[in-house]
Amino acid sequence: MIIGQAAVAAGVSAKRIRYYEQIGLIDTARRSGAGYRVYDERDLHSLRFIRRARQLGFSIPHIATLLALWRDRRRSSADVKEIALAHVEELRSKITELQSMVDTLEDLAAHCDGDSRPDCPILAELQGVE
Amino acid sequence: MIIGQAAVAAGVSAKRIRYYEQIGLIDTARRSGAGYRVYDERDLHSLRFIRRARQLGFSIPHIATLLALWRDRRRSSADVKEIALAHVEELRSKITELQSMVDTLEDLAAHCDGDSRPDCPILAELQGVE
DNA sequence: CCTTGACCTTCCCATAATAGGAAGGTATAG
DNA sequence: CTATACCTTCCTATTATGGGAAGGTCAAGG
Repeated sequence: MIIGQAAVAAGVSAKRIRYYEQIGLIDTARRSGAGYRVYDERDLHSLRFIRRARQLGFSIPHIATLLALWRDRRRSSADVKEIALAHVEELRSKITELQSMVDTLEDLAAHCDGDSRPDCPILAELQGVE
Repeated sequence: MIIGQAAVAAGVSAKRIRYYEQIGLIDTARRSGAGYRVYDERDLHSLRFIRRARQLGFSIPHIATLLALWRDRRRSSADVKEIALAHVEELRSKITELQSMVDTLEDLAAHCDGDSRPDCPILAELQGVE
């Protein structure tokens, strides 16, 4: 199985697969006679694992750790849980930040007439009218 | 007032001010005899405007538009409101995305013992056990 | 007057995780 | 044999900065 097929099967782009190899997230693929990268089912499992972890917002360094734990039969689930919960905290703090932006903007927009006149509390706020 | 003072007064780094000038978000500053960038109160107003807009999560292209509207006495508040509400939608969709990650992870973590044994629903999910 | 330190300047590199594209080799179907 | 659909490597761009080097400037103190 060469990279294009692996990409379709794993649900990631060929570009990404090469990138993951380049940064060391996955092992360097062995090559066919023509120099094409060759993949097997095991590789697909890893790629799918990575794809799902990315969908959950894990950074690549975190995924590297998760992959290592996944492959370690003697891992403790506590280690995995700790990473997951730390990540949840990061996500939550990002959400809080975004939510406060939304709250501020909605409040300002609610007081903005939104008509053809220039008066606008949104611009007033940005301007720093306290 | 030279760049370091303007930076302190406006609450942004000198690096950022140079960057904003470089990309055309602010006008090119006039220079002192020694080639130092010189700023006045008007410039500080713009820089503070930009800082506040960034804090509300607006992208630099959006801020360019907002600055133009701010300076246009004949603007309509509807234009400003439209940009703000479009931005709110972007933020909301980002929040939804992050929240769904949190929900999934919390659910998985809740079923993970977090002890010294290897069994872990979090890894099981990433592995694709349905 | 000279030094020192705190500024300033420009220029280049790095970040995170890709996408896009060029130039050139390969495999396969007709 | 050729077309086309792949593959390869390498370089560029994205977003909004931060860091740092090399070198010029300015004000204060000795």
